[in-house]
Amino acid sequence: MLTENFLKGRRGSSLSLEEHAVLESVISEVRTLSPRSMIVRAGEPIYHSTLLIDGFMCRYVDDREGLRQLVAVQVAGDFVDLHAYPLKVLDHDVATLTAATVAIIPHGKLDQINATMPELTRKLWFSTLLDAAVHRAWLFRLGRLDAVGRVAHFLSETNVRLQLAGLSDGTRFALGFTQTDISEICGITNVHTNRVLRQLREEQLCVFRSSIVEIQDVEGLARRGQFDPGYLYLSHDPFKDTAAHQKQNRFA
Amino acid sequence: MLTENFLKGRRGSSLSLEEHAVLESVISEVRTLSPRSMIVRAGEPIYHSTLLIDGFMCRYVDDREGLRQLVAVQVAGDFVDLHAYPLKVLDHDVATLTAATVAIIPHGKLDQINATMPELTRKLWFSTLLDAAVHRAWLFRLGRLDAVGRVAHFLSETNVRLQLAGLSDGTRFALGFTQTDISEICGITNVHTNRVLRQLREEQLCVFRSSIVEIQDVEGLARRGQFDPGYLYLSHDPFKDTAAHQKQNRFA
DNA sequence: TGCCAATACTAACCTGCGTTATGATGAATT
DNA sequence: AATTCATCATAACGCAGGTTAGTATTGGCA
Repeated sequence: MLTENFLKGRRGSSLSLEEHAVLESVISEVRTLSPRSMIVRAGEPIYHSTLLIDGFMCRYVDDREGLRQLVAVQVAGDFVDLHAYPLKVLDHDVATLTAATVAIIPHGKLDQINATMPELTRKLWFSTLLDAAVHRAWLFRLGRLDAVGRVAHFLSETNVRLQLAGLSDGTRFALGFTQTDISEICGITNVHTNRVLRQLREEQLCVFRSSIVEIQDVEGLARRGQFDPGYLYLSHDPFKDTAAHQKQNRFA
Repeated sequence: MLTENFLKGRRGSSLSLEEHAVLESVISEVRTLSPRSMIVRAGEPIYHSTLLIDGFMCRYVDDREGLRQLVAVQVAGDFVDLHAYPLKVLDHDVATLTAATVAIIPHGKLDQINATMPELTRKLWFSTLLDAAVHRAWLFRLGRLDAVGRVAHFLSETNVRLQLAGLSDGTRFALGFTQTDISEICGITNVHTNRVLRQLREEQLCVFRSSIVEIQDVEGLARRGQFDPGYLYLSHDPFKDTAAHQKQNRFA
């Protein structure tokens, strides 16, 4: 089933069998994409959205000199650009990182769902807000963490998200990224990413080598990156309450 | 009219008179909030959302030591926590920065809109995706810009957003923030924010003093912060095509 | 009018990360 | 087997911004 991973394991919003069937029925086409190919360009109107079945995709903004900031990484089960349905035009580019398989859903079909299935519409809406919640976690990462923390946070997040899609066993997963990709996610240079990865290796937290991530100390890595999976809205918290959150409060 | 600024000036999604009337009709209460007060706490279920009528609010995530990263600033006309309607629980805190006036809309009423008014629902959805687009611009800001650029970008964005609400004349607006607020937005220390503001002053780009922002060189400030308002989905681009965007493309 | 707390401002010092450069490794192509 | 190109790795050096430690303003309130 092509839509099987969509919203899987997300608190209170997984799809009913009927909703899955409806989504399957509005898929107009399944495509295979080659690695490093651009799919959507910022500013161009689009009339369909893309459900990622397999592989990795990303969304990004380039600066004036062409230096890139990734604003999202999408994994199997993600509705990559569903937000293009209400927005009509995107504010960023979308591309594949690895080879990928995607299902195409025309916006006209989403109009039908919107007009006739309020509950499914609310779940689609929910899924775009999940992406926004991830954006916020990334803002925290870039704003408050040092380079080691940023990479630790990203790898911890990706581990959990891949677990949902059955692509990580909880400590080990394939991630076909270059060190430069990690740099563009974490807002650091590729030279420094290399230093950071060495440090994570030396601290026995995590090894990332030849496209395999192996986390030796899941909890230690999460601690180093101040990773708290609350923003992923999981049905089952993988950390339970290990990372007891003490927070000061400046406001009354 | 309480909802008059909601989605005002946003490309293709401003509300019809009838839709405005419906939104007005579902407001259960108007409240006045004191400055620096917390409104929603992360993780607690909420049953209504908040439309900001006047003042400034923010959304933020604190780190382990209580250091804060703002993930959004909301101005008059913003539906501060509409995303809580599909999400049910938030992944971050919400608070006022200044004194504020807000309109409360119960989620039960939004259920009715969702069930019976697909077009208005799509616009509400759109407005939450606008927030996500702003998140992405903030990611770009934190990931790719230096401190001066970050502050320049933030002030340029805020200028445009306040113009939409009629609270900036295009160069001058009231912003009741402390330098520490700016720091927590831009991911820098308050000491450095002070240095940055001095530099912006010395470079004749912008003066921020006693809660008034005066932009002396709107285009220069935008350039310094690589600010391109595309992500705000405006009906009328305030910069037209002054900032001609040359971008390299790494991908085919 | 004077007091107090919050905010603004500045300087001196230090460090994490950027920059530049150069080489090693490995995978694809001939 | 040789060539090429992308990726990984490491070292040397510099600087933007953090840290610490103060002083100066400001504004609210008694």
